[in-house]
Amino acid sequence: MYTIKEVADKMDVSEHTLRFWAKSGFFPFVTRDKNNIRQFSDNDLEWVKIVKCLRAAGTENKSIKKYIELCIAGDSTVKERYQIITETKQKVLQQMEHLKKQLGTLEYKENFYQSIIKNNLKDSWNPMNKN
Amino acid sequence: MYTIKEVADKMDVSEHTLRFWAKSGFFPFVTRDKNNIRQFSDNDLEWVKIVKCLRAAGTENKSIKKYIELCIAGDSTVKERYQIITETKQKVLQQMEHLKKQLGTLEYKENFYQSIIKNNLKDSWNPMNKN
DNA sequence: TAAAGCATTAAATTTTACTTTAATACGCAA
DNA sequence: TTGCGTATTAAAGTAAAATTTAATGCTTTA
Repeated sequence: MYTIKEVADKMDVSEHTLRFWAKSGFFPFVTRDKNNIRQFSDNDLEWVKIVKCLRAAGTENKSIKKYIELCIAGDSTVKERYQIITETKQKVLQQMEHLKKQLGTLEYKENFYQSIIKNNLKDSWNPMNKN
Repeated sequence: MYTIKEVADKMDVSEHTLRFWAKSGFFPFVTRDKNNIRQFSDNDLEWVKIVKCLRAAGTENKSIKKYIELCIAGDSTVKERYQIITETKQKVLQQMEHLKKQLGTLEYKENFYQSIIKNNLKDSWNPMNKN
C-alpha cells in the first residue's frame, strides 16, 4: 500500500492533483487507514495510470468521471467502455497527425534560418527587410 | 489582401481569436485601409501560420510574443530565433513520444476489453469484481 | 510534552487563452 | 435615409483544471 506522497512520486503527479482527482471521483476504490489516511493499492496505481492516459489524450475530467462510473457500474458497460477507449485512441492518432504537420512547418523554418546563418543572408521573409 | 473574416475562413481561426492575437502583438505588419480595417497580406497569412504552429506546439502566448519581437528586431536575432524553432521542434517530438506511450496504454486496454467481449468474461481488473 | 512532519478538508484563488458584450462607425442597397 | 453587414475597440466574463490557503489532527521524535 502507498501513501498519497508515494503515489505522487511514483506516478509523477502532485499530491494536490491526486487529491483533486480523488475528490473528482476518479479513485473510488482507494481505502483509508484508521486515521483516515488514503492507502493506494497496486491496482489503484493502475487507475492513476489510466486517468493520466485519458488526461494526456485531452479527455475532459467530466468525461473521465463518466468512464470511471461505467467501470463501477460493472460488466454490463464493457462495450461502452471499449468504445470510449477506441475513440480516445483515434483522438490520439489525430493529435499525432496534427503534430506531424507542425513538425513540417518547424523544419521548414529551421532550414530557412539555417541557410540564412550559413550563407550570411538577410531574412527576406520579414517585412522589416522589404527594400 | 484579405479581411479578417477571409483570414478566419482561410486559416481556420475565429475572427475573435485573430483580433485577440493581433492585440497581443502577433501581427505587427498587418496594415489598415483608410477606414482602419485590417488588410492581411499573403505574407501576413504566413505569420498566422507560424503563430498557429507555435500554439499547437504548446508555446505560451507570451513566448510567441517574444519570438515575434525577435523577428521585428531584425537579422541580428536570427540565431536566437533558430534556437527557439529547434527547441520547439524538440518539444513537439517529445509530445509525439508521449502520445505514443499513451497509445500503448490505450491499445492494451482495447485488447483487454476486446477479449472480455469476445469470450464473455468478467472484468477482473475492476475491484468491484474481486471475489 | 512540545515541536516537526505528514495527512485531512473545504473554499478561495490563479492561470491561460480566449470569448462575449457593448458601444461605435463606415459603406452600400432599397 | 434607414438599416444591414461588416468592421473597430476596451473591458468584462468564462471555463477548465488545477493550486493555494487555512484550519485541523494524528504520530513520532527530541
